[in-house]
Amino acid sequence: MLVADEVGYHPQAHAQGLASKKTNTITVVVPVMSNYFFIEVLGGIQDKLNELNYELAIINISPNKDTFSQVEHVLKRRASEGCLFISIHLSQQEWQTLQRYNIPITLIDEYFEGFDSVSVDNTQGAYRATKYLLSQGYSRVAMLSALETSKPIKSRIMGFHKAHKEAGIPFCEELIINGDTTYRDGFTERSGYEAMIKILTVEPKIDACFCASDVQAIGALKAMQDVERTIPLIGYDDIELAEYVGLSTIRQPMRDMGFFATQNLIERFENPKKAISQTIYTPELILRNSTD
Amino acid sequence: MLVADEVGYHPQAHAQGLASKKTNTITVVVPVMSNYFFIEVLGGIQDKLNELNYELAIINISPNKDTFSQVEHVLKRRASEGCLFISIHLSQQEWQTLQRYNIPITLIDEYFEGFDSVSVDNTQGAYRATKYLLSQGYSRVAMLSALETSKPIKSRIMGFHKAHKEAGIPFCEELIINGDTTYRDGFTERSGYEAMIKILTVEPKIDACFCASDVQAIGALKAMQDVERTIPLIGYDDIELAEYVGLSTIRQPMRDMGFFATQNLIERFENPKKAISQTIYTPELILRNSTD
DNA sequence: CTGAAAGCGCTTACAG
DNA sequence: CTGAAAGCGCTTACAG
Repeated sequence: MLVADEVGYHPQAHAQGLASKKTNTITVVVPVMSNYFFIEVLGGIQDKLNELNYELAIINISPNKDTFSQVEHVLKRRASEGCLFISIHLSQQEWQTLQRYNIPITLIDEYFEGFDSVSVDNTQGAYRATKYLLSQGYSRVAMLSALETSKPIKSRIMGFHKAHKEAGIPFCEELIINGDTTYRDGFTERSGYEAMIKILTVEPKIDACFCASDVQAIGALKAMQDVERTIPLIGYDDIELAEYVGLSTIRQPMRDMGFFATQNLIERFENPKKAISQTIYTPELILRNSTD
Repeated sequence: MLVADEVGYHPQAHAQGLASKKTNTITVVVPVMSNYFFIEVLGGIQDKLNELNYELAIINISPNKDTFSQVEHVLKRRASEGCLFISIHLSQQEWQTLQRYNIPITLIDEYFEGFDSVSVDNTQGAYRATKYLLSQGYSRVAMLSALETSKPIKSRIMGFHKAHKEAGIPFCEELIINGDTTYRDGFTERSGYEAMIKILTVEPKIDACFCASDVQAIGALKAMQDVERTIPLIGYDDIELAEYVGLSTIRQPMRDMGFFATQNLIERFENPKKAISQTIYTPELILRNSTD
């Protein structure tokens, strides 16, 4: 290998792959690419991969076609040693089907007992944010939600409920508000902006807000400025910018998740019989200006 | 192919690749992944690729090893039909060497006459921003720079100079200021924050500022708040968030660039003898709150 | 038009 | 320990 490099000879990837039955490639499967969560997780994956000698393939699942069949296609092609699935949500049954391919897989932001997984407790995150707001004396706390069929959103709504129930504060469905939910499942600045405008004008009785993502929260911040009314606001993710715009938020250790998931996958390559591990991070409440 | 899909048979990628000498894969080569410019460009690439039937491989050039040899390695492996190089800067000579591999390549954010390229006029962008500030009557305009060996930075510094010369305003080197330049070449919120603190404290005679990126500008905005002194500020990129934090900036059509570069590459697959095209976008000045 | 054979560029197990 | 042969799973050019 070293000599080859100097002389100028280089094995062709496909020939090598076919003959050796090793590809030296890890495939990352992801629903949408330009998304902060994905970017940060990917950063962590890269951090780990740079130490090793694997190549990275990224497969972007198209929203127009069936997710399961696209995912299955990736496994069938057998172009990589193993896969990292980021925010891919399938049914119990579908995951079971994928197990048959016998390819090492680590799930990120999803849970299934048959694969290694790394996730964050979404219910807990929303619970903490909501509880904090409620404990500060705000009784009409809105949740600025996103696509409701999204698994993390479902969990976060549960956490939102839980905090209300625990505090003994009555709660009505109208407190959960969506912006435009078509583009990027609603995890956009625009979606947050629009929803906050609604909250502040149509629904003026609200006195604090929990957002399903930091980008939405940043849109919401702008809305508050434009309408000239400010209410306490907590985001979700803790993207790098959050600190600089003074956004209180729920931190997900995205980079660590990517790093750890990759390490986990590599370990499975080396020891296929290793016990399956489920890692669940607990999100942390970060208080900054937006809740002052 | 269609039938195969239904029946459950699937060709293995490597065998197919070896036999057909076609890989159906496009490789994107990039120096650093978690970077807004890259993410947006990648979004555009995906938009185009989703229409077609290509797979995407992403190669991350490690900053610890020699860029050229890593890039060359990609070509030698012949694992893809063609490459998109994002923000990879090589010498004239090195690009020439790569031509010999006879693999279609489109350059993004770089220029070399032997390959198709899509870039933005960095000198022009910096010139416009600086000129605007100068025209508003500010005579001590600082430039918040990043890694000086970076090619775009060099051009932007030139544009900064040009605007001064044209306005007949004397100019001293100390007006160009760096923050922490080690991590991500200085294109970070932290770097912008630190540099702005310097500007506002150590160097109090400055009355406006042009930033080399929006993320730096967002750091700078925070610094101004913390120090309680505000000066007009223009960023660079126009990332999605910029609109929502009211940041004036120079817009680079990042998504379009990715889309167009991909289209260009595909066209070259179909017609290898096509004349080489150099596309240079002109960046646009977007005025928002930060210059009011 | 159909089907069996050759060959893609490697690795690896095996004969010497 | 060395080197030539077989084989990885496909595609394609070619004989029938």
